[in-house]
Amino acid sequence: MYNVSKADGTVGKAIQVLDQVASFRRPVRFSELLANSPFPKPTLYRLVQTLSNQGMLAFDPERQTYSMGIRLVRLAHSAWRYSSLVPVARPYIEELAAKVGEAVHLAQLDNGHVLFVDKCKATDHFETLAQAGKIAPGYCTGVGKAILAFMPEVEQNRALDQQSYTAYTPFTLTNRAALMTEIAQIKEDGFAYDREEHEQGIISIACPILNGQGRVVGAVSIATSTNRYTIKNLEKQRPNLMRSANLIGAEAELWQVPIWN
Amino acid sequence: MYNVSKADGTVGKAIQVLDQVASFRRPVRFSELLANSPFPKPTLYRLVQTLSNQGMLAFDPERQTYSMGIRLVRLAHSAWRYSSLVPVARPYIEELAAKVGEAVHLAQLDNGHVLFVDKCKATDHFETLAQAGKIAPGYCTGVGKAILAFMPEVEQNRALDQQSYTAYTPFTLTNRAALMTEIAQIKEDGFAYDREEHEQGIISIACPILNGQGRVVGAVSIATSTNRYTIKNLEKQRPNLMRSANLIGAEAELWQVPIWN
DNA sequence: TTTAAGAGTCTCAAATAATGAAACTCGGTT
DNA sequence: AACCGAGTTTCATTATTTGAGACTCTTAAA
Repeated sequence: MYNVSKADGTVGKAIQVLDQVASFRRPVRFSELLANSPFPKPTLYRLVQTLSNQGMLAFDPERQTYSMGIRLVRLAHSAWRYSSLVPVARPYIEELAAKVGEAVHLAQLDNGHVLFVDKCKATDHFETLAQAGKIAPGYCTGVGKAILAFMPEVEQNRALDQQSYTAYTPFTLTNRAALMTEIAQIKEDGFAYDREEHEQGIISIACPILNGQGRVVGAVSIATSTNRYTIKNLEKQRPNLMRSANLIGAEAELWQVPIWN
Repeated sequence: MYNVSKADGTVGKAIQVLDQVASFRRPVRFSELLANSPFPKPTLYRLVQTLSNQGMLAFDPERQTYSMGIRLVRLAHSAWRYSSLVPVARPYIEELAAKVGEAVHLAQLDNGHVLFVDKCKATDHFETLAQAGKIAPGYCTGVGKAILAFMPEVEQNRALDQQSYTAYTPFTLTNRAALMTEIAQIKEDGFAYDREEHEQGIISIACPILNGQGRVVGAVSIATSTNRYTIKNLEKQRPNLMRSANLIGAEAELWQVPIWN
């Protein structure tokens, strides 16, 4: 898990600017960035220029706006292709998706947030790509809670502090204490459930992926809608889900997948 | 198009290191990086540390290796989702893929390289995700040549200089002069063909995507194999392909898609 | 037409951070 | 026990970053 508070020199500041531009989710003007920036005008200006030169940002001279740059896509492809769980897990989650006929998610944790790195849905194939790289909160998703529950204590504490505990639905756990009780339960049980905590009508069952040393490296889940399943029915998928998680964990070991918390 | 030769300060150097790590396509040791690095040992060491702190690289303390970091995936998701042609082009390339029953690619140019930003294949859905972010050379792919042909002259010149002109197959155009002749033809015709120039047995027809000002913002192609199609047969798809490219170009205009060359 | 305001860009001396030769640590050899 | 090589740290030197402020240019108002 990386340290966002301490901005390591110029490089840290530059990355902070990238994050800021990303947060807008649209092309953004220099003055908009400046308005919410801790940096003085010329400093921000130079950062933004450097990043544009480097292709990490894209500047549209016509509209005078900055967007995220194409070079990031190229770099991230490398990360996704060679350093995530995806290459190892892909065959197993495809198999699982085909077997249960519901959406299967693969996630890893990034700085307290669940990062979806892959998704297979038996139907509706094309949604897939739009999901990789998406983030969701850790405290109210199945995969998030599964990972949190099995993290080493120190890191778990840090991650629990970073959650926002926003009530997305009436079922969301909205404070650290409630989440900790749930996490104790998950650790005992080996499975985590999302009982419409992030989105109304969406439930899931998730299982952590542990490597040979018992370190959690990610989680897999089966997600579905309350129209088709109840939590009770999802429980029947426990053996399938666990089997896939174990296979992925075993293979991750051999493949030297880096630990990405 | 960004400038890779001039390394803008520390930030430029840091990005250079990211590129270097990416080029290994596997976890890499510090000493391996050092061996091919223009930077002295302590400088490289600090860069790599900063990048790891920031989550742009992932350090595995057990094996003492660095891989690309998860934070890149998150940042790139933003680029891909909000700043590329993908959100605008997606419905059109899906429609086109369904209509012709062959793989449809969407590409943009990044520093002289073709960057595939999306791919739809009527069959074989799951390959999709693995392709986004992938790069290919500009001089020997349909989409690459289509984009190159319609670039403004100054940028075109720079891009033509950056090509490697490696002979991937016996059909590859292996020098600038040959490519320039072909490009003149493409500019006149409005379509580019890949006649097994990048991979034996794979051919494609590509069409540039132009925005309202006639600026090229990307290209779409239909790719297939010589087992199923000949170039002659592919030509019949020209109206379909052109229609999709025009629709994407028109909509890109409205959506303020940043120009990403 | 003139003035004002705002966004973006540039300057330069002061402050700070990056640099890299060299030295150090620490496993794992010979 | 001495050596070696990978990784890490030190510290005086050097080079870059910094940011208040000034400048430019476009657009808006008087």
